[in-house]
Amino acid sequence: MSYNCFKTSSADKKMTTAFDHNLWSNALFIPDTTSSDVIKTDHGNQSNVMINHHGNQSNVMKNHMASQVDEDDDIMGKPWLLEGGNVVVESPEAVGSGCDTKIEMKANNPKIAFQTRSQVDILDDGYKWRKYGQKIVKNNKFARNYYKCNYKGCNVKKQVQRLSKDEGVVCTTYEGFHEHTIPMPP
DNA sequence: CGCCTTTGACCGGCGC
DNA sequence: GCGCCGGTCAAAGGCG
Repeated sequence: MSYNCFKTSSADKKMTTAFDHNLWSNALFIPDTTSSDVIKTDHGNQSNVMINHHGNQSNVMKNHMASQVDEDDDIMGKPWLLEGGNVVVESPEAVGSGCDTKIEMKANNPKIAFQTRSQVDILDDGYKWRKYGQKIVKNNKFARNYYKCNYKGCNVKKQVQRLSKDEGVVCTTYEGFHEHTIPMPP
């Protein structure tokens, strides 16, 4: 995979806030950050800022530096891991650069949304998805795609949409949590 | 043949 | 009540 995560400018934050309110109300938005936006977690590790739908910084997201997982080949290369109901996102760009970015979400908010700068719309997050809809939405020249998790009994959905404001950015919104492990590739 | 995507129809919420 | 809009359904078709 080749896409960039967690890079933006402060000007972009205005855009993402409006974007959140208009299109993904109640969604938690994970903005990209510049190096100056990096904050510290309780563990002293660097962390990306997370903004909720009120525009407030949330503390449910924590990053872990590569040193914690560098030696774990099973983790590296897998974009998504599920551990005890917590969603763990791993930045593929960070993997490539040797800096593993894991984001754990422990809030009970069922939706998270994040942007990635990507050439492709469909980002492989490890799960199998079935497309069930596509919609042209207002003020955006790209269609929004709707997917459901293919795992039996799993109700997790996601929406994928490329921004017309910035055609290089794909926004993915996940709704619900997987209560199963990532199906192993054949 | 089974699985998946495509795509128009349908439905519910919301604003006027 | 009506129309717009976003989300979902489901039939049809494609593909391996």
